[in-house]
Amino acid sequence: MTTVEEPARREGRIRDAARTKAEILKVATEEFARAGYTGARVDEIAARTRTTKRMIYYYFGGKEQLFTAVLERSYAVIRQAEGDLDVGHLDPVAAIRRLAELTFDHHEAHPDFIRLVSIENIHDAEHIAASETLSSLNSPAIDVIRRILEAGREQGLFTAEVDAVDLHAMISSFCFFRVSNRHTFGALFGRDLTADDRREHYRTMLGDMVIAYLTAERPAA
Amino acid sequence: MTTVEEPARREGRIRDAARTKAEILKVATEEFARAGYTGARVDEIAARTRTTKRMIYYYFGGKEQLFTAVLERSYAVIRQAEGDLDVGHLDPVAAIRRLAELTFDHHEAHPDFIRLVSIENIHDAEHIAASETLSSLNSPAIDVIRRILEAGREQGLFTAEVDAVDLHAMISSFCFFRVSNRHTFGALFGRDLTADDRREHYRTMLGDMVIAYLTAERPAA
DNA sequence: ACGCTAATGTACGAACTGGTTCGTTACTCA
DNA sequence: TGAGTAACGAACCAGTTCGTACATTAGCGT
Repeated sequence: MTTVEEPARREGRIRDAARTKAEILKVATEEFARAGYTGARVDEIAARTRTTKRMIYYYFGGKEQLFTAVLERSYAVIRQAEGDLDVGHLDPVAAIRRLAELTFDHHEAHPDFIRLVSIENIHDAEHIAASETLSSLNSPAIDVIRRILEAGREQGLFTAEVDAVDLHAMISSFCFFRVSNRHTFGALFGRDLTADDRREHYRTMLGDMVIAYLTAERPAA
Repeated sequence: MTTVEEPARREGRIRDAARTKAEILKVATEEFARAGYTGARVDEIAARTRTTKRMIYYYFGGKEQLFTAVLERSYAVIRQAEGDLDVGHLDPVAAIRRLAELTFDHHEAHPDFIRLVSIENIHDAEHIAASETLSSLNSPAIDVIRRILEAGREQGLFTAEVDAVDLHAMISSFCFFRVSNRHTFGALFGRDLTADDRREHYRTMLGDMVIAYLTAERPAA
């Protein structure tokens, strides 16, 4: 049966550490996101790779370290996107809106990342805490927000007393929840927060919300 | 050894279905919240109860149904709180703020509930979908919000074009994220979103955000 | 008093799961 | 060119885990 195809198996390089490692990471990301940390099966990850379980332990050491590696790679992607963002030429209001939209779009485009973060929170972020890569360097988004906030206050546009980290939390909460809780929210309230024809609505809603908060008229303290 | 204590074991009723059932539910809630659905161990739940694993299967049928029962009970609690809320005597702005604070406080007070919902989302809300209790009747909060929104618009206070379900999503997202993602957020940005001395700050921030959004001046459409 | 059933406890097992052991092969570089 | 090493595969193992078969008893109704 399969003996006939054996020669065909030799397509591409048979030995390619980088490729094998990358493929394990990709499949592991899907499997962890699908079933949770405990629910994910090392055997299942191996089976969906063109290599074996042995290689997972060879390259990563174990399930725990594999999950950490998956997290590190996922966070690297969003940091890359945030780092690429250039809002220097925009006025503060437009800049905040642009940043909010970038966050919105990234959450929209990476539901697996959202699930991984949810899973990591269930486990009290112990993998992130143990990872030097993740716990040390912080998000570029914070610096961007900080600069925009300063400019907005100098120009008298922003009145809210809020710092960059808290504003980031506000923006993230909306984007994250919309994706992370879409299943329970949909089941309970009959509304799909991630429906295609509502995406623009929520994107606008987020921007309106943040700008309204930052620019609201406030009684003198 | 233990033979001496055997008579003492007879304190309280030995046969009490309601009590046994309730105790299983309570311990199961903790265990599922702690370790996730797959990570939770039926043996562990049984061990922390004053009964045995046999009873879990006797009363609930299995791990899956037990988890569903845990979810149903948890949602019943928040619906109770929402149903008890009376904002009829408040003006729309104060009423929204009051509702937001109730949501905020409930999330703050029930971190286990948040974890269970996160876990249920990892599993695509399949338990909620299968539960008639949960998928049928909807939250009282939506009705409350709807009435407040109507009043606020009639009085010309609210300008935002938003319906009750989306506003509920906005409020929930902030409250939920603050608790659900506190571990990853804390590890990555060095800020504890649930620190005691910041609670009032975030409570106010939520109210300000929602009111600012609802009352913002908007260019004529 | 007593029988009947709901309620409970014990022990066990089949299937699974993370991790390892042992052996093989492709590639490289002296 | 051939020896050394990185990369790889198959089979295996020990510890778990959900679920159940079987035995037992408390307590209610009559």
